[in-house]
Formats: sequence, structure tokens, C-alpha cells
Amino acid sequence: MAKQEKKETAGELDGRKLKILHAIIRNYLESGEPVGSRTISKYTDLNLSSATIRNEMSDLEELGYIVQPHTSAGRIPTDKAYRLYVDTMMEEKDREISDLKGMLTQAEEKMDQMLKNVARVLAVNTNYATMVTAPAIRGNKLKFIQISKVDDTQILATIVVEGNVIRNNMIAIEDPLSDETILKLNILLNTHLTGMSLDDINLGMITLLKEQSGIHSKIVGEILDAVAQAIRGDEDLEVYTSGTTNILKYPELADNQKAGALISTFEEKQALARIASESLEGNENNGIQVYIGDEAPIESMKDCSVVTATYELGEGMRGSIAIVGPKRMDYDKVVGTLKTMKDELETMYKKKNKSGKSGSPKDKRGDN
Amino acid sequence: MAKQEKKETAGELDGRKLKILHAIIRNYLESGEPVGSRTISKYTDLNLSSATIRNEMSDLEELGYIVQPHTSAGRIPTDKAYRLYVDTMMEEKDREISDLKGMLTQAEEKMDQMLKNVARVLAVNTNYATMVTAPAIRGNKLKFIQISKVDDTQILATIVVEGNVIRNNMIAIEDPLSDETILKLNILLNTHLTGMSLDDINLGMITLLKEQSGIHSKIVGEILDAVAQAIRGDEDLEVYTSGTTNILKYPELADNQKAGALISTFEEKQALARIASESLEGNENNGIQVYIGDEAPIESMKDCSVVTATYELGEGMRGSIAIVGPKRMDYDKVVGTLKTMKDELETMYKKKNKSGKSGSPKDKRGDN
DNA sequence: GTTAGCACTCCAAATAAATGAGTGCTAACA
DNA sequence: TGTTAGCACTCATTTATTTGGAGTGCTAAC
Repeated sequence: MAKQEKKETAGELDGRKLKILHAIIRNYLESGEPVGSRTISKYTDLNLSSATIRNEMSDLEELGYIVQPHTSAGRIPTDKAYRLYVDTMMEEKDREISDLKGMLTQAEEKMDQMLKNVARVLAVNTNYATMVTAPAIRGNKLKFIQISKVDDTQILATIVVEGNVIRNNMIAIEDPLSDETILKLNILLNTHLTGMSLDDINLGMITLLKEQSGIHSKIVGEILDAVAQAIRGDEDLEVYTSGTTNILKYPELADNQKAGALISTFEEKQALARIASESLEGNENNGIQVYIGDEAPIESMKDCSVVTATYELGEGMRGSIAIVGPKRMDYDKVVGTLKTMKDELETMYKKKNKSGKSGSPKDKRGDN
Repeated sequence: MAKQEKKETAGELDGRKLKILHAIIRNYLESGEPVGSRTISKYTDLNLSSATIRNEMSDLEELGYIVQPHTSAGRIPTDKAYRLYVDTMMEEKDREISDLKGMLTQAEEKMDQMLKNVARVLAVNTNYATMVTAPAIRGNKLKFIQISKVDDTQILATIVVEGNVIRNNMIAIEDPLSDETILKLNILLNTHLTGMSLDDINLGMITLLKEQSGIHSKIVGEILDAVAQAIRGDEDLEVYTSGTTNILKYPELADNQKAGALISTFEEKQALARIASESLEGNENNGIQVYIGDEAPIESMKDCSVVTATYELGEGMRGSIAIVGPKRMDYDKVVGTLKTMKDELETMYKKKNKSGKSGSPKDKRGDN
């Protein structure tokens, strides 16, 4: 007669077990301490005695949702529980991130300055470690090439890609080029290459260009290399981090050994790019993704959770934002904050671009 | 009759005291533990009993060279002792840094990549935290300006400064410019500005240019702003760090509180620029400078020592390298390593520049 | 099915005891 | 007068011991 409420939300858990598990997780998120039956019995509105809770907890343990760090300690959630939690039990919540907006909108600096700022603001706000990657440019088109003579031994190739990413390449030359030659090369390159994406520039095009450039085919070759690189966007994307030391605030991570490895990871930044690009692949939930423990592709983060969001600035320029904290991070808040940040970035970009066209003061941008 | 050996090296210390102090420091550098009289009596070749040493140590303590962390503990050197040590007692020593050279020479990447590498190599090699700043360009001359039209709403100003630092600035325009106008502007700017340093471009020159550019004076104004910035070199110099977590290896720094602050300092990088620019000022000992404890201009480093070196790549492009570790860092080794690194960098730059002229494959360089 | 009660476990914190490195001082020695 | 041995004392560190309490599992009663 008591099976009325069997919701079967997770296949193997009835409603009460779910509620209890939920309570355990919430509690552990806050306290970071193993949580016992008594606590749950008082905390929740289930009106169950600690003994009953104990029975249920025993079941939950058998099902692999919670474990005891040692006999006669409270229970802590497993990765499986966290996964269930973020998948099904998290409700949306909007928080006070008003100051966040404020801090951002006054940042009309260069792109990299702004992204650094984003990382910083997020770190301060969440008390976790954060990481932001600059928008990677993919499948973009060449907008414009300019060859200029710097002196007798080198020329400068300036390449502008859609989205106003600029790249400069110094090219050493053996013999001086005349202004005329440079003009010709400019015309040659621009007429053939403008508007092309990386896929459009095939071998035929390349040989054609080299032929037409005559004795300067070597230089053209080098310029094409540079173009390829510029369009592809620096393979190793730029990564900005902040709040790394927040890690030390969580005892379960602060143990010298692990903490060192983690902080190193943040310092090296290379590994972080892996997470970034992985998160750029998937694009399910609003671009928000959660990696719990081993799910993250980085060894040193196996005791952490990582929440990533991707933002898109139009024209295929996509970057990612990630927050790294202990498994018991406040998923609700983090997801909320990330969403806001993502929106904020995207709308800001739109606004900026509009005002730029209608003649606002400056729209400077360094290269990638 | 016993005053024969009175060398008076440091004004208030006789030879024996010096030797003892020396021994104390050396020992403490290695062990990190307070060192007692007995250790010294055995360690050194002075053939003095521990009791005698105790007497001398008592004197040294009174003179402020050593202290006891607590009663009945051994002594540890004070900042004063370290200062004496680096000033007078350090002998030159060349170490095995051969691999260092190897690791560097294969780095013919872009400048920033290389500097990152320098930081990394140093960190791995010394086990301290390191920091490298990119060469700041000062008092440099404008080599070349190029204005190009990107589309109807914006133009691109590419500015090359001596030393091949390149800077791009997008400038929004209200009405499209004809190719002719752009050509005129290019000629106008290059004829007047090429070869000028910041000081040379005075108000007269500016108004002259604006007049001659007619209705486009506003654009010229913006370009001049960009030029000013490019020549001055980004005020906040680029800073690369590595090995931050090495800090955790030294117990006296690893205390969560301090370590966090220190690592944060390294992460923020802003404060580090202060040290860098301070070290760029002085130029005494081969460009090597040692800051002990409070001597460094950064609060969070009051328990550290900082050794800085400056390197110069010709044409006034100077950068700095710094190593941060505990006060008991191995000064000898650090100074040696820094010297080598400095030399290595400077010779590499020379070589690179030479080979560049004689037509070597590629000499790419990003902007600042 | 739920709950109270009880015995049992085991971590964590507190307390106590043992250790030992190091000092300062005094008195003897060369 | 400088050097040294010896001794009593201090105090951080280590180790052992005790205690408290949070938590569990089980059983019996409701």
C-alpha cells in the first residue's frame, strides 16, 4: 500500500530515496563533512527518524550512490550521485550577479584584457578556479592581405581574417623588392585570395599563384603559410586563468601533493586547452557541460569537478569558460553564473559591434 | 697575541666569526633547519669545540646576524647575514647548465614562445619560481607605417617600430575612403614620421600633419595615438612565469596562508612587473641584483629572496629574468644560472639576427 | 513499515609523557 | 686570556594514552 509515490525517476530509486540522496548531497555540498543519518532526519521535512534514514542509506550505499570514508562515519556522495544530481535534481536559480555585469561593461578594453577580466570576476565571485579561452576562429574567411616593405632585407605581411583577427609576419628576403613588385604582389594575392576560407585554397590555386608570381614564388609560398596559420587560428588557443589559489580553500584538494599538481596544470595552460576544445565540441545544454571527477580529460583534476560553458561571438568565433572546483562545488550557482556570463559576453559583443559601425570612438583590437 | 688574523672584512667581524657565520649560512641553505653549535664544530675544519662556537654564536646573535626561532633551538641567519653573504662571501661557480643551452637553441619559435620556454627551463633547473618579462622597447624609433582599407567601415593601421615590434590598430571610419586617399595618407605619414622617436614628434609636427590631411585629420589623430602607444611599448609589460608551485616545496613558504598569497602574486603578474621594472633601473653587477626579504618591493615576498637579471637584445630592448625562492635559496647556483641564461639569450639574439640577414628560412615574429 | 534503544566502531581532539637537540653558565685547564 | 668539558635547564617534536562523540547496525517493540 505504500508504493503510491514510486516515481522511478532514476530507474532504481523510489521517491523517498531520491529525496534522501538529494538531502545528503545538498548537505555535503555545504559542509564538506560526511553527513550522518541524524542530520538528515532533522534537516529535511520528511519526518523520518534517523533509524529509518539509516535503512535507506544502507540501500543507497549498496546501489553505489554514497560511501563511508570509514566505518562509523557519515556518508559522502559518489561521482554517480553527483552525476544524478546535475542531470536531474538541479533546479534553475538566478542569483545576484548584478555586480558582475557592472564590472564587465566598464571593460571596453582590448579583447584579451576583457577575457582576463572575465576570468577574474568569475573567480572572485565563485571562489573557484576559473579559466577562459579566447574565441578560436574556425572556418573563417580571409578578408584582406597587405604586403609592405620594411627595409631591404625584410617585408611584412599583414593578414586580416574575418572577425578582425590580425596577424603579422616578417619575411626575410634576399634581394630588395621594388615598390612596383610589392604592388603587383598585393594585387595578385588580394584578387585571388580575398573571401576564401582555408578549404577553398587548394593546390591548384597555390600553384597558380606561384606561377604568376614568377621569381617571387618563394615569398608567395611563405605568405601562404602565414595565411594558413592565421585562418586556422593559433592551434594552441590563448588561455586565461584566475583564482587558482582558491583551490587551497578546499581541504579535500589542498593537500600539498594534489594542490601542487592542480595549480601547475593551471599554470601550464596547455592541458587546459584540451578541456576547452573538448567542451567546444559538444553543444547540448545551452553549451553548458559538467565533468565530474574522472570524466574530465585531465589527470590532475580527478578529484575535481569542471563546469564549462561555450560562448559564441558570431561568425563562428567560439570560446569557452570553465570553472574548476571540488566535486562538492555549488553546481547550481556555478551553472547559473556561467549562463549569465555567457549571455553577458554575447550581448556585449553584439552591442559593441553595432556601436562600432555607427561611428563610436575607437574599436581597437590586437592580433590573436 | 691572538689578533693576528683580524681581517675586519665586515667592519665588526673578525675572521673566525666570519667563517662560523659562513658555515651557519651554508648549512642552513642546505638543511632548512636551525643549525646548532655542535653541528658547526664538527662540520668545519676550524677545530673548535661546540662551547667555543656557542660563545661566538652568542656574539653573532648580539650583532644581529643570526637569531633563534625559540629558546634552545639552533640559529638561523637573518636578512643581514644573507646580505653579507651575497655581497662578500659568494664565490663564482659555473655549473652544469649545458642542457639548458640545448633546450634553448632548439627554440627558434616566436619571441613569446621562447621566453615562456626560458621561464620553464629555469624553473625546472633551479626548483624555484621564475619569471621573465619580454623586452620592453624604450626610446625607439618608428620604422614604418601602413594604412590599409579593410572595408567601408574600418581601416587598419600597421605600425612597425625598430626591433620589429608590430602593432595593429583597427580604426572605425564614418565614410569610405578612396584608395587614392589612403595612398596619400600613407605617403604623408611615412615621409614625416619614419625614423622618429616619441620625443621627436612634437605638437608642431602633429598640427602640420593634421593640416595636410585636411578632412581626414581626425583619422590622423587616431593613428598618431596608436603610434604613440606602439613606440612607448605596452606600459604593462608582458610577464611569463613558471614553476610557481615549486614554492610549495619549501616548508617555510608552504604554509597555506603565505603560499596562497605568493602564488596569487605570480598569477596576477601585475605586481611582478614592478620588480621587473625596478631591476631594469639598476645595472650594477652585470645586471644581476638580489633582493632579500623586505628589500623586494612586493609585500607577499617578504619571506622570499628574489634574484633578477636583465638582458639586452640591442637597440635598447631590455627585459628581465627573475627567480623567486626562499631566503635560503642557493644564491651561488642561482646567480650562476642567471648569468648563463642572460648570455645565452643575448648571443642567440645576435646569431639569429645575423642568420636572418643571410637568408635563413624564416624569421617570423608576432606583434608585441 | 517505522522507530527507540543499545552495543559497538573508530576518528579526532585533548592530554600526558618521553625524547633530544640546543643553549647558557660555571669552573677547570693550558 | 682563550678554550673546553660538564651540567642543569628549556622547549619543540614525537609518541602514547585517554577521552568524547558522531555514526552505524541490529534487535525488539510499536
